[in-house]
Amino acid sequence: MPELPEVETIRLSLFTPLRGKKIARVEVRHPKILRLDPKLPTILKGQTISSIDRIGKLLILRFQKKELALLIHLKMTGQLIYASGAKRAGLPAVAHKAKSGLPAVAHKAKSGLPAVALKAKSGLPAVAHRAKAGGGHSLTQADLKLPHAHSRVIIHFDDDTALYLNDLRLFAYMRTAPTEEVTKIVATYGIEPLQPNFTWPAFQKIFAKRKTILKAVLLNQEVISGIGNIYADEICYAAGVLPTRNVQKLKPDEVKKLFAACKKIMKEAVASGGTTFHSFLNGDSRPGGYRSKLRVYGRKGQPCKRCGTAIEKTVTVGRGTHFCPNCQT
DNA sequence: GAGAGTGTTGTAAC
DNA sequence: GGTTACAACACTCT
Repeated sequence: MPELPEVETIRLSLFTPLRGKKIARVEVRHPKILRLDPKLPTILKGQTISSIDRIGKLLILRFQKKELALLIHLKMTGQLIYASGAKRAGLPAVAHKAKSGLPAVAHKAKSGLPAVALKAKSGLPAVAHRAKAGGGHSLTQADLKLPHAHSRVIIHFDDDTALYLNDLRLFAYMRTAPTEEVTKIVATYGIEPLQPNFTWPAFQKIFAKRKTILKAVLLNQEVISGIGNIYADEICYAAGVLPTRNVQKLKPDEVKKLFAACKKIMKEAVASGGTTFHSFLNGDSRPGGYRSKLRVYGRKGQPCKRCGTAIEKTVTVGRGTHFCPNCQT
């Protein structure tokens, strides 16, 4: 699930390779991804990318034609992968990455996630599925053959490289927007933990006027942008506060701990390249390294790393919510 | 084979 | 205006 650290990792990994790239054509393999902008292929053809920005979980590609921007939201299972012709031909692109000392995807699929039966649908690439719950799929070398069954939109560049938008569940979207609209969209996002606008007075103000529970506030993108379900649980754990608490009943020192935890957790996660839980890959096809550092998310029944108490899970605002009943109050 | 679960966001309902 | 509930979706596990 791409949250701020994952989207930022993608942005950083794509920034250099995509800069200056000229779009030759856009291949639409599933029109639903362009539901907000069916004319996108025509608009983008011939455009040259100048930079990549991000607000919260939304990627913003900018072009030499300054009045145009491309918005990409990966929602839950979206991936954005840049690949050269060699990788698209199905050559073992992983091999050279393993040599470089970076976490190879094939290795992760073998050891980190229990991949089970290979499911080979006729005409579709084999995809290994996780043994436990969740809808997402684990990462195998089959996923690296591009395009694959879930490659929905492919932006082809004039140098035989391409940017793949893969999405299992079709929630992701890609659309163009004039820059003045982008400015309005950016303005709807709340303060962001890694940006200068994330100040103590601004944070305090949020908690002074809200009446809902803590987790709902942390997940509200118009209030604080970039935090999703995984990091909301991790932030609450780091601050020692239960995510189910009503924000009006939080003590000043607890709000202060939450403020510090937001910055600390997001900074750590970005430094680790995000979290690969089900399907996240950065723009260079590598998984994130934060999963092993998670303290509560996905650890139901396992001992708390601080006190040994079993981590519990409940449902809050419709989301799975993990916490330590002893360390968090 | 049916139903629950997985989570982001826009929208409708309260 | 603020908050809550749910649909959208694909796929696996129970």
